[in-house]
Amino acid sequence: MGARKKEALEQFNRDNILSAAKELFEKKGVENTTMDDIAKYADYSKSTIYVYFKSKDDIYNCILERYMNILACQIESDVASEKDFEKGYYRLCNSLVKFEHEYPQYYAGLLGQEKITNGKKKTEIKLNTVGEGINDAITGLLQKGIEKKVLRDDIELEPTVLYVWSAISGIIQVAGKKSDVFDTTIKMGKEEYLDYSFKTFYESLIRR
Amino acid sequence: MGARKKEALEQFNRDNILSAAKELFEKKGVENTTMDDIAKYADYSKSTIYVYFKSKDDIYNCILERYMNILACQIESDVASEKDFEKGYYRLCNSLVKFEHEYPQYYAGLLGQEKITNGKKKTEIKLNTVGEGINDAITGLLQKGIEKKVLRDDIELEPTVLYVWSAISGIIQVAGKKSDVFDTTIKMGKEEYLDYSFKTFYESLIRR
DNA sequence: TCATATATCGGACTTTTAGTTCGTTTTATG
DNA sequence: CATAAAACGAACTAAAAGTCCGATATATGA
Repeated sequence: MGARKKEALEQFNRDNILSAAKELFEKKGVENTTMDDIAKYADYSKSTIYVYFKSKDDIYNCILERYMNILACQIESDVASEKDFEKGYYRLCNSLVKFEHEYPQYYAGLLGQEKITNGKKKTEIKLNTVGEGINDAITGLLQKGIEKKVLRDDIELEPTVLYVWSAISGIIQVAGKKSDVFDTTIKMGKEEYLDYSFKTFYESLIRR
Repeated sequence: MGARKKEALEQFNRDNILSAAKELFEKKGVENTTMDDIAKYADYSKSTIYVYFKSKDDIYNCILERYMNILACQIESDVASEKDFEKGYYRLCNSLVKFEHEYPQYYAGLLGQEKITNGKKKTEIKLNTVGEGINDAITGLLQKGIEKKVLRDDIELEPTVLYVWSAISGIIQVAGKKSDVFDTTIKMGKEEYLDYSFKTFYESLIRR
């Protein structure tokens, strides 16, 4: 087989396996999906699965990486295209909210929250590259705010990138887990709460 | 055996097992600690372990609950005893930082971040009670800020409790995981970064 | 002291699942 | 058609959670 076709076929197989695994993970949960399940659903023998991936963790990480890419692209395009700092900020927030809403299972992975080793076999998570895309987008956003003198004078670029990222992520994460408090303890819905939080948090950044 | 003594003995055994498990979890990681390990180290037979705890998850959750209690007490006493809002705020932050530093493995559990089910056996996490202690402490803190007119007028108590908790937790969480960026990308150490973040975040709350 | 109940022991057993091995079969292609 | 690579499949190993049950130790009350 020609090297070109061979490679394309390999990629096709990898993708096939990944999307089968993705479906199962989403339907039954990662822990409750066995390698045999994946093999059967993807329609390969288990041996073949192990030709393409070296462990279940490997499969999971590949899926995670893919989602991270989706998010990074989303954020990069959404945020970079916006000239206005305030609008860019809310776009960033909304991209993250949307992502958490669509792929709640993968959201934890974002915060570097994932166990790197799952027991026996370590699998390097090389999400750094993707994380850098997001990092760049936030950096760009903040730079606009600095140029336009929207940000406070004592805001320093580098630490603030991490600060914004981690605070917003934390807010969304907890809101996702505490669905019970909305409309009861907190007399507003989740959406409204998130808007309120982002608006309040915005105040920590801007000149007044 | 008298009911009183019997109960005390049972409690003693439970505690023994828990503290053995805790040591092992901290030394080798939860995933790499087997029930046989725990039994051997705690010096009970495996059958007896299963008399006192119904699963490994159960053991883990009991330990988690204990740590949550420690944190809740710490926060309650630290924060409640402080009259000044600003000082109380920084005490809250520092309690959390200290906790993350001492028990990084259990920090994730705080954010309601923990998988409730670990596969087959579900184990109810009843951390709500503990979480409420923390909740009350933050509520009390914010109320001081409202009374003293330190907080902005448009701050609403209930959503802000969750907002403060989740943002601070997120900041600490990410800082704990991204130790590589400090002193390099971000030209400050972790401590300094955290101070900077808490100070910046404080600005989102107060009247100016 | 003896009888009895209860706690604990210990080790074999079951089950589940990740990951491996290897001989066989299929398939592409020269 | 011959051959090499890819995929199969089924049996296997290993590790760990959790179960069972008969044996043993221990406390207590008559």
